[in-house]
Amino acid sequence: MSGIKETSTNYANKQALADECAEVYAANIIGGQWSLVICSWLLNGKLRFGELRQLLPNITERMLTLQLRKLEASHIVKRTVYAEVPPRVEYELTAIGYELKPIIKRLEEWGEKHKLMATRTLTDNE
Amino acid sequence: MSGIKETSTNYANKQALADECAEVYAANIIGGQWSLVICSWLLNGKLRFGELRQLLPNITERMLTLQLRKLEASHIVKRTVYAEVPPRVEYELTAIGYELKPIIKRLEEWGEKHKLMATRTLTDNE
DNA sequence: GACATTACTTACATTTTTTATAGTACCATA
DNA sequence: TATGGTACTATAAAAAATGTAAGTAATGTC
Repeated sequence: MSGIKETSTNYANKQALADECAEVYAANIIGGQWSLVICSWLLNGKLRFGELRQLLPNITERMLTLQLRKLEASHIVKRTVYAEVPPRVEYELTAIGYELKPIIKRLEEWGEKHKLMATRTLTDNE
Repeated sequence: MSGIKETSTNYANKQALADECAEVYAANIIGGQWSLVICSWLLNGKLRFGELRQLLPNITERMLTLQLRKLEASHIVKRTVYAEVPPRVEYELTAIGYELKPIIKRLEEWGEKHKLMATRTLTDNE
């Protein structure tokens, strides 16, 4: 869609890895600073652009747009535009997007556990 | 350890997100072009630096070092140096690192499924 | 006609990540 | 003295991701 250089080593490496490893392929799709949070919120149901922006206080409109477009291009998110003025656009997870739920949940559990461990380690050392 | 600017908006955003969302915290730890593949290989057992390099033909030594150091700093990987010449260094997953296994597996399954879907979609459209 | 609202877009700047290339230390062996 | 192997480090540059700031379109209401 824009800005990625198909002649770079980086591009070639990413392609090769994604071809070989489905987990890397998956990680590329949901990788990006805000993708996971966006998906997390959308697990609860449809949201409008402005609602997402409010839920993610520090995101810029540009970033939100970019991430949503990427998720849309990956068929994780479905975008519905209502022909109204002012415009209304709703975002919701697709079926395959919704199937990220257990992964996100497990990541969350693992993160919590790791965080606890890290805290404990720090405390031990001081 | 180096190269990250603690005054940037990006840094602040990452921190804030990781604080709130354990899944983002987790994603930050295993995010990075090669981290997941490295972990995948290490799920099968210890590997030496040179062995990893051979398994990841396109990685540069610098990148391999960086990713391993990052994983080590996050307590995902344990590094053991043997006082020999030429040097021998072994890498293996820690307990918490090993607990990534089900996540990686699920990511892999989801990736496979998504890949199939993407293929089918493309074929349908042509 | 000016203004408000929503979901963007555009141009540009900065930061972060990844790649490229050339070293280094160590010592055993030739 | 030179060579080889291993696991790195240093420095620079390219590429990718993210952030900043301003503007746009459409139209109903004041």
